[in-house]
Amino acid sequence: MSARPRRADAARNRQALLAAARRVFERDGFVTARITDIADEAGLAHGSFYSHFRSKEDALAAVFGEVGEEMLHPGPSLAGTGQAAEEEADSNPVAVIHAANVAYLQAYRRNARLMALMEQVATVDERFAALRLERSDAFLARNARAIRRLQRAGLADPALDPDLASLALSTMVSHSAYAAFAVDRRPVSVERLAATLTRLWANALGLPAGRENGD
Amino acid sequence: MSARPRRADAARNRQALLAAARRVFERDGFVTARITDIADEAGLAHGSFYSHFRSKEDALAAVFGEVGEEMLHPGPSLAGTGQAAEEEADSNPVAVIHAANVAYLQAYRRNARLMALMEQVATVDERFAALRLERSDAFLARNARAIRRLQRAGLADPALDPDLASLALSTMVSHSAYAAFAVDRRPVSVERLAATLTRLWANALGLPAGRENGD
Amino acid sequence: MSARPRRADAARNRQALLAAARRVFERDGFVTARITDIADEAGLAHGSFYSHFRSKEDALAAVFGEVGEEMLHPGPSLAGTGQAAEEEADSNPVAVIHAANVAYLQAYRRNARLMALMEQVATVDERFAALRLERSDAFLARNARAIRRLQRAGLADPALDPDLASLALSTMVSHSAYAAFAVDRRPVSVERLAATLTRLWANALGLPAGRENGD
Amino acid sequence: MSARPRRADAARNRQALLAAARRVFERDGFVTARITDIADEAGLAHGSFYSHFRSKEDALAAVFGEVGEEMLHPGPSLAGTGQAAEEEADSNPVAVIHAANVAYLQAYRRNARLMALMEQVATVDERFAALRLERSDAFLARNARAIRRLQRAGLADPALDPDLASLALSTMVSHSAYAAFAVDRRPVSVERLAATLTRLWANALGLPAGRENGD
DNA sequence: CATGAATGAGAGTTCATTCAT
DNA sequence: GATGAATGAACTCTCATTCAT
Repeated sequence: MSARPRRADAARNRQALLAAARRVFERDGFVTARITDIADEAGLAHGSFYSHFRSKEDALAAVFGEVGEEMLHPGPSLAGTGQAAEEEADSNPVAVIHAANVAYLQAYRRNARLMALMEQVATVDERFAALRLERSDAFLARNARAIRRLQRAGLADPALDPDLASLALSTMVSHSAYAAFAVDRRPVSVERLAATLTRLWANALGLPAGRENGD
Repeated sequence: MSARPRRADAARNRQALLAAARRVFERDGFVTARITDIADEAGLAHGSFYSHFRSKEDALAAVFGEVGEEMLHPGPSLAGTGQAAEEEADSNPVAVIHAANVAYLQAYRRNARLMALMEQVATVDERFAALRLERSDAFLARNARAIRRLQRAGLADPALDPDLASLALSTMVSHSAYAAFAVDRRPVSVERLAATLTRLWANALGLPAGRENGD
Repeated sequence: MSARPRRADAARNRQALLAAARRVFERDGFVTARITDIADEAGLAHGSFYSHFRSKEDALAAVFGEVGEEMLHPGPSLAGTGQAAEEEADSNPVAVIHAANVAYLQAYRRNARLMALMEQVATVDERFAALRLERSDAFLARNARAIRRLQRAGLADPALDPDLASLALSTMVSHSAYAAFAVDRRPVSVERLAATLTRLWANALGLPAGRENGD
Repeated sequence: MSARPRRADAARNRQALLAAARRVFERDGFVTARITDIADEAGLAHGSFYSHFRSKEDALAAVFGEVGEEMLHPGPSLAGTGQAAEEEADSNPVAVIHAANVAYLQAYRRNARLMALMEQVATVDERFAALRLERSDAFLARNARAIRRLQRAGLADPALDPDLASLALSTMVSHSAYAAFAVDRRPVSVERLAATLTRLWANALGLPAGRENGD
């Protein structure tokens, strides 16, 4: 009943909807966001939304999926995977931590509102709550292993409970990022925040370089 | 039609609604919660809700108001107010931190779901976003002052940015509490968590007792 | 937001909705009928429909419920319940059949479109299919018992299968009524139709009076 | 993009759609059936449906058209057409009735769900209501003529109204078939049902052979 | 002819809020 | 103050139909 292109580029429209969905979700939050607004923003009829997504939840999952692994961590990864990464982490832990913090904060800044959205939506939808929990558990376990190894190597304060320390420190980074970037209004430089977090982390674990060599 | 209470129970009904509102908000989240459910839970007709509250937001504000100051912190208060408190904090900072952590975690556990609710609702409603920001700013500033004083006293790592350290460490405690108590499924003891957090905090600031004397 | 009576008479409104629902269902059929039309017809906002009925199905069930037992038979009841009724049926079966037919046709005429609706809706909704089947099974069994008794008394053609005869004859009456009254356009008098049906039934069963004494 | 059939298979596709339409209509009913499902079932894109049918109604009409005359009767034909048929009917009416019943029931069993569909759709769409009425009127008139002739020949009960008897008896057969084959759950043998119906019919009309010679 | 993305009217349903009793 | 029926805006989702490719 109108004269817009029909076939045009279906993939382009899907992309447009995805981008629009992200914008609207970030702006309005999940519950408040309306399908109509997403379609409008993409320049499509609202019925067309359903040509590409089964539901609002589905669209949000697609948005999260696009951002990918990078963003669903509860904090920076203290240790990569593989033998080489572990050796690197042992020989120069502070540098590894710092690199991880910088990478994490940069990614967070790009996706800050999306991260907040995940928090919000996990409260409301079981599916996302489960997703978040699953990823964050795996992640915290990895950091806990790294801390345990540093303790065994005599590099980290042996009095710390590795699991709780992992939780606390990972959380420190991620929620500082949240406070700084998602609640905005506080324009903090990534560098200064990373430097502080790295030093706090190193100090907290009692890593040798922590005192002499900040960042 | 029947003998029903008139004036006397108005206050009682308000209390019942308030308690019901808290229960329902905690259970269902703000957006999902329905006025009807709150009224039902209070044993009143849903029209009566509006005799006591102007709107759903209003009821939530009242719930938050009831919990009061204790719960709107972004973390434990490193320093109380007043001269005596400051001296105490300087002479035995780790003990002060530990006491603050324990108090905070206990309070958090009582109000965990409410705290999460604040996060959620701040995303959706400007009014609560502002409230939270205001309180948390004041709070972080206080902790930043405490850190600065410890640095001047030669007790804390001078390389740390006091404001960012305040943010990061306060956040570490509060969000650990959130992960532990609100996301539940992780039944952590307050004592062990407090011990870990205190040690991390002491280490992170480089407080002298941190290394030798855990908690 | 308007100035209509609020409390007025809730029961009256429920009645109004029920009557409107019946009218709209009869006019438009179940699937085509719109909640809005029902509410409009009742002079209420469409939201008010849900103050009284949970769903469209629920409203239809209420309509059927109001009509009650009388109308959900697949045909006239050859035998009432109780000893006296059975004796009466044996001593003067044709008179009993005739009375049943007249009663049934009169009731059918009042509810003809509703009966057709039941047919229609049973195709679409399991719940109503089950309801109809249940009632009709019980009913056919009763008539089959009556036929069997007449056969044992030497009054009815012993060559007939009582169950199939019950099905066929009951069906004959009910569907004749349907054709005559629901498909309308054929203004048949209840009396003449009843006379014909009774005679056919009596003849079909081979009841003695069948040949001599029509109605 | 790929090598696809062009012209040759147009007719094949139409057939596929027709068969699919019948299957889907029988399974889901007219109102519930979706164009998409029909196309899917035919292995075509749903847009292609409109290359062959103007609308859903149109497709249903085509389905009915395919089944043809055989199935749109309201009951078995007591008398064929032509002089020879009429004589046969007069000399051995019970045999004719029985043959008609058997033929009808067999055809009905093949098309049971379609017959039910006609009932359903006649409620919803004027066009089909008219079609059904037209065919059924012609048919009932034919049976009424046959009954009248039997009466004049002194073979059938003269007290019966031929038109109403035609309606009632035709209806008895067709609706018994409906109850037995379309509402299913009652696996009745065609033979036993036909025998019962023939005997009832013969008895009802008072045909001489009716009492002595069942089937 | 086949395709299937785009369209958009329209349905059922929910729920915060009002207000007559 | 308490009640709860009435309201109606708003939302998500469906699906017959169109039409560019």
